[in-house]
Amino acid sequence: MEPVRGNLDMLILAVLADGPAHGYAQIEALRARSGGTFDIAEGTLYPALHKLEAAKVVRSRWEDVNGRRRRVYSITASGQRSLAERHTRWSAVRDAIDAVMGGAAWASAT
Amino acid sequence: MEPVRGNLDMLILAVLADGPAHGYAQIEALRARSGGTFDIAEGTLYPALHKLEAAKVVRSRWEDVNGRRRRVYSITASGQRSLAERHTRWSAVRDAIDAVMGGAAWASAT
DNA sequence: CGTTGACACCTAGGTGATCTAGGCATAGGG
DNA sequence: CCCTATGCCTAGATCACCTAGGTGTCAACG
Repeated sequence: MEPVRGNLDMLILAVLADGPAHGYAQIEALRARSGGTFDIAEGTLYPALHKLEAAKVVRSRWEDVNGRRRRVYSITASGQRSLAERHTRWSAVRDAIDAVMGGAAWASAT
Repeated sequence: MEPVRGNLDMLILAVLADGPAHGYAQIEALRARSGGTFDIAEGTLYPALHKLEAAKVVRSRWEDVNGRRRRVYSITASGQRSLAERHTRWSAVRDAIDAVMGGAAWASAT
């Protein structure tokens, strides 16, 4: 329900760091892990996955389950490194935002 | 140096919640409060301020200081409410992202 | 007096990320 | 047979932000 604000790639990589998954499963994993906060549209996820694959941070293979085909993605070694970097940057941004917000007088109005 | 990822409006409102300020001062305040993480370009800030003023969450008046004109912005009552809402939403997104990231096995690699 | 740097405001146009709104295909239940 | 869930996909719009310029004042320097 909430937009991911530029963190989608990192979130996908984080899910895949726990094991390979296909698109639908990733959407469900993100919904579950975020406590329902993130509900990624398919039209958002798939282009992101294609971009990540082009960047070689994820890899995909086709699977056949009961005649239904699935594209299963897994994270690469460089994807692991990319994830660590993105997490570091996210932490910095998060802390900086909290620092700006924390300094505000308005909070006392609560 | 880091992009604000959809939180610029909230950050501006947080700065103004501590008192009126003109554009340049807001940029400096954001740089200082974020420990140098955020260095907003003028071309980013001014359009944002105009949008916030159109939405009536901030108000502006012109000031003259030694022949130099400044546009000083202050937060409105509805801006205060908007800030509180944005902060609530930010907290939810931040916590959801941290929840997704925290569940990942990769973190142990550190 | 000309120029440079700090201050201070502004806009147009581009880019990148995400969302909207569709389409395609299979399997299973009613 | 149709509808729903599963599953993948793309084109185009939208929004936020950045780039790259522009204007003008004042003070200091040569």
